[in-house]
Amino acid sequence: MPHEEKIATPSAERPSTERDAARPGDERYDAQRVETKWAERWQRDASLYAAEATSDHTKAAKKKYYVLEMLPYPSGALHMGHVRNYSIGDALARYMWMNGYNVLHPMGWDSFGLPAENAAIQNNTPPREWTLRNIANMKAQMKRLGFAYDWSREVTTCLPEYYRWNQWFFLKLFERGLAYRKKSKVNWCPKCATVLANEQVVNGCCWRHEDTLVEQRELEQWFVRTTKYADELLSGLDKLDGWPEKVRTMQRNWIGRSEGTLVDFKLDYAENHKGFGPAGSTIPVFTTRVDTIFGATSVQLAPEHPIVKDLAAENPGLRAQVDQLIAEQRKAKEAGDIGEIEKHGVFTGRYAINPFNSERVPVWVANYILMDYGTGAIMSVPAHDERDYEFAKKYGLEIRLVILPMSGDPDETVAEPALPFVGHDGMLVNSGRYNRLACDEAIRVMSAYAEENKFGKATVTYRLKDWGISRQRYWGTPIPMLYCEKDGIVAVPEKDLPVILPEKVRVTLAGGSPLESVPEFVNATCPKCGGPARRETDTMDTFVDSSWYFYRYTDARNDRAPFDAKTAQYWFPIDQYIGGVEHAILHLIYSRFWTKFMRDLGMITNDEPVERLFTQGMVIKDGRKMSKNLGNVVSPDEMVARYGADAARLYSLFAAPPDRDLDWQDSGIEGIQRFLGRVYRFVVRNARPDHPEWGKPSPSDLAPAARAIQRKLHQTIKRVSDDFQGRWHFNTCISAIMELVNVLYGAEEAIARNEVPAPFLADVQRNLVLLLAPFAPYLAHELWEMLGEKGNLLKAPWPKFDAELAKEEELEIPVQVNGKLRSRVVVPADATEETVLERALADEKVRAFIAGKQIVKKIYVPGKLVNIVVK
RNA sequence: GCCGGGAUGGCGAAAUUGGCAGACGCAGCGGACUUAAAAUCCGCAGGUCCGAAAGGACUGUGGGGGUUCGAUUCCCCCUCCCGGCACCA
Repeated sequence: MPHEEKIATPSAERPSTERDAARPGDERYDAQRVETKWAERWQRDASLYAAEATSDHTKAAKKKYYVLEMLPYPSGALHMGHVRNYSIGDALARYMWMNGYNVLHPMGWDSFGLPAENAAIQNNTPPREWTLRNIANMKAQMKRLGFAYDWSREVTTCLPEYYRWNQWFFLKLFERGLAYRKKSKVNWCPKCATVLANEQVVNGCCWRHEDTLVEQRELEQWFVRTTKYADELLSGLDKLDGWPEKVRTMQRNWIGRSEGTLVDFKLDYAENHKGFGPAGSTIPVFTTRVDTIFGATSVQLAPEHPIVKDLAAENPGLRAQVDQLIAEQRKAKEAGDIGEIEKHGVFTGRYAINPFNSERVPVWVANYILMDYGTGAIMSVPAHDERDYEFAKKYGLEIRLVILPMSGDPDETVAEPALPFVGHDGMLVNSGRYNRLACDEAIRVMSAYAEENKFGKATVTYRLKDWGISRQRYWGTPIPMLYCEKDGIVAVPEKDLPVILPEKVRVTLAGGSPLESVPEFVNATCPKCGGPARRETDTMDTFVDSSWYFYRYTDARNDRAPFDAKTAQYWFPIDQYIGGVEHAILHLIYSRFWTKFMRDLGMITNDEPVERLFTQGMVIKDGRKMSKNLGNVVSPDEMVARYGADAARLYSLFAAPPDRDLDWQDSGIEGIQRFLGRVYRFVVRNARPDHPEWGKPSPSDLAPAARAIQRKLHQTIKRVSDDFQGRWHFNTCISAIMELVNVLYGAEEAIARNEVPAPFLADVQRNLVLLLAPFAPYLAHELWEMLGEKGNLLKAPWPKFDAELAKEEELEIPVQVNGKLRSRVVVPADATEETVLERALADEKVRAFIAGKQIVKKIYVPGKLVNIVVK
C-alpha cells in the first residue's frame, strides 16, 4: 500500500489561520497562481492551437472542423456577452480537438467603425492608435481567459493587408454591375453623420443610437446589388436546417418576397388637358390580387410619387394638402408606427383608366401608401382589402363586390360575404369574361392577358433593397473609385490597390467625409487619360469587412489573393458559427450574399457560408440587459481577478442553457469557485502519479464502492458526450460532472479504507480531468500535470463511454397504484416482467392500496415503472 | 394583427422517446471541525394538513378542458412575458 501515507488526514492538511497561502501541501485552490502559470506557458507556444495545414491533410484521414465565434468590435474591453460567446466556442473547439478533428478556431477584430472616430474627437487620439490599443487590451483579456485561438490567423479588418481585399472585391462587384452609383433617398443618422443601410435602421432610429431618429436625405451613393440574389437568399434558407428557425424566419420577413402583377393605369386627359401632361402618363400599380381588379374603384398614390409632384405643381391647393400628407407619413415613419397611421387622403381631381374594363376611376393621394414598396401606387379594391375598405368607408368611395367565397359545392348559392372579404378561396363575379373563375386561376389568366396586351405582367416584388454601402466617414475602407472630368467614373486599377487610408486626418462630425479635406488623398490621376481625377471620399460600410472575414482566416497571410481557393474549399462551410441573434439579419444576410457572389466569381464552391448557426442568449443582471446606464455591468476582468478565468467561463456555461438569457448572479459564480476547489482538493489528496497500469478488470472485480464510482463515471461520460453532440446544454454537462465529484467525495472513506484500487482511482481521476478540460482548461491542465501525465491535454483522447460499465446492477422501480406513487421495489437490472410485478404486488404498501379491489390492469415499463390499475 | 420563444420551489434551473417532478447549483436551516470565525466536510429542505416522532394523507409544473393506466411532455381554448415583422398593396 504505497499510497497509504499520502492520504491526507483532514487535520494535517487543513490550512491554518494565517500565512496559509504558501504552505506546502496546502489544499486550497489558488486559481490566480495556477492560471497565470499556464497562461504564460501557453503564451510561449504559438503552435499550440494552430490548425494543421491543409496540404498535410489531403492524405491524412483527419476530419476538419471549423468552429467560429463572431469577431468582436474592439471597443476597449470584453464584456460578459463575449465571455459567454467565446466560452461556448472554446469548449466546442477543445472537445473537437480531443475527438481527433483538425480544428480551425480563429479570432479577429472588426476594427473599422465610428466609435474610433468619436474617441478621436473626444480624446484627440488617432482612430488607428485607439483601435490598436483596444485590440491589444482585448487580446490580452482573451489570453487570460484561456481561449484557444490560432493567433497566427488573426485578422484585423482596419489594416491595409485586409481592407485591400475589400477594395479588390469592390472592383469585382463593379465590373459585374453589382456595385453601382445612384442618387436616392437615404437614411441619415445625424449622430453618425453618415448614411445607413435599410438593415441598420431599427424602429426609425439608428441601430447604434437607438434614441436618434434617422432622417431622409437625397444623396449620390454606392450600392451593392444584393437584390440580384434575393431569390436565392430566400430559397437557400430552406436548406439551412442547422440554423435556428427564428433566424430563418427573420430573414424571410426581411427579404419579403411577394408575387403579384404589375398593371398600368393610364392617366385620363380627356378633360382639362392643356397639351402636355404630367411626366409619365401611366401609373404602374403593383397588386397581389389582380383577380379583384374589376372591383378597383380608385387608384391611390404615395404622397412622394413623382406624378403627384407634377400634379401638385399644376394645382397649389392640392400641393398644400400633399405636403401635409408627406409630413404625416414622415412623422409616422420616424415614430416607427407607420402601421397605425390614421388613414388620410386627398382626391387629385384626375382619373385613370382601368385597362381591364376601361373604367375611369378617381386618382387619390393617401398617406398610407409607401413610395419605397412596389411602385408606390395601388389600385384600391375596398370590397376585398381591409385597408382599402377602411379608406373607402371614410371617403365614401364605391365598394364593389367581385369575389364570392367558394363553398364546398360550386353550384350551391353563396351568401354575400361580410366585407371586406379578403380570402383567396373564392370565385369571380361582376368581372366580365372572368366571371366564375377561381381566384388563383384568374390571377394567372389575367396576368397573362395583361402581358399579351402590353399593359402589365406577372412580377415579383421584394422588400429587400440593394445594400447602400457608402459612408461619409473616415475610419473605413476607401472605395477604390475615381471621378475624371473626361472619363467620368473610373475604377482604380487592381495593381494600384490598396488605396491607403491616410493617417493624418482631422476627424470631425461636421460636413461631409473627413477625407474630403485631405488634398493628397483626393487629388489623383485618371488611369485612362492621365488627366486629373478626384478620388471617391466615401468609405465602405463596415459590414463589408465582416461579410467575408471568415474566408480570410483560412489563408490569412496571403498577399496575392483574398485567400487560396483550395484552402477555403477544404475548410468551408463553417461547421459551427456562434454569436448573438442581433446579427440575424444584418451580418448574416450580407455574409450569405457575399458567399454567393464569391461562388459566382469562381473563388469558392459552397453556396452558403455557415452549416450550423447557434445564437446564444443575452447576459442579463437583475432581470435587465447589462448596460452602463443601469449600472449593472459585470466586468470580466473583475471576475477573473476574484474567481479566476475557469470560474467565470464555467459559470457562464452553467447558469443557463446557452440559447437562453443568462441572469448573472455573483453568488452563483462563488458556487462554481467552490466546485473547482472541490475538484482540486480531491485530486490533490488522491493523486498517485506513480500508479501501476490500470488493467481494466470487469465490474465484478471491483468492491462495491469502486464499482459505484465506475458506474457513475461512465454515466457521466455518456451525458457529457451526448450533450456535446446533440443539443448543447452545457449546464447539464457541468451538473453531471458535479454529480460525479459528489460521488467521489462520498467514497473518500472507502478510499481511505483502501477499497478502491490505486490504479483504478488514477484512471477515474484522469477521466474526470478529461471531462472537465473543455470547460475549465486551466484547472484541467494543472491536474493533468499533477496526475503525472506528460502528453498535451488539449489533444488527449476524449473518454470512451462503455455501456457495460455504466449499467446498474440493481434498479429501484417505482410502483404506482392507479397512477399514484405508492412504493418502490428493488430488483436486479435483468429481472423479468413477472418477477418485477410479483415483487410489486407483494409489497406491503402496495397491498394496502389494492386490498379488497379488483386488479384491472398491470403495466410494467421495463426498468422504469410499475402501475397497478384497480377498481 | 402575424411569426418565433418562454412561464416549473425563495432564486438560476433539470426531467433528452408519454413513465419517480424539482437532478445540479445558489440562498436558507441543522450538525461536525474550531477558543471563535472564515474555509471545509456531512445532513435537511416544493406546499398544505395529520403525527411527539418514525411516518402518513392530500396537493403541486401560468389558467381551463381533453386523450391516456399514467401528461411538465401530446391535442384544443385562454392569460401573461420576451424577441422579430407589420397599412408591404
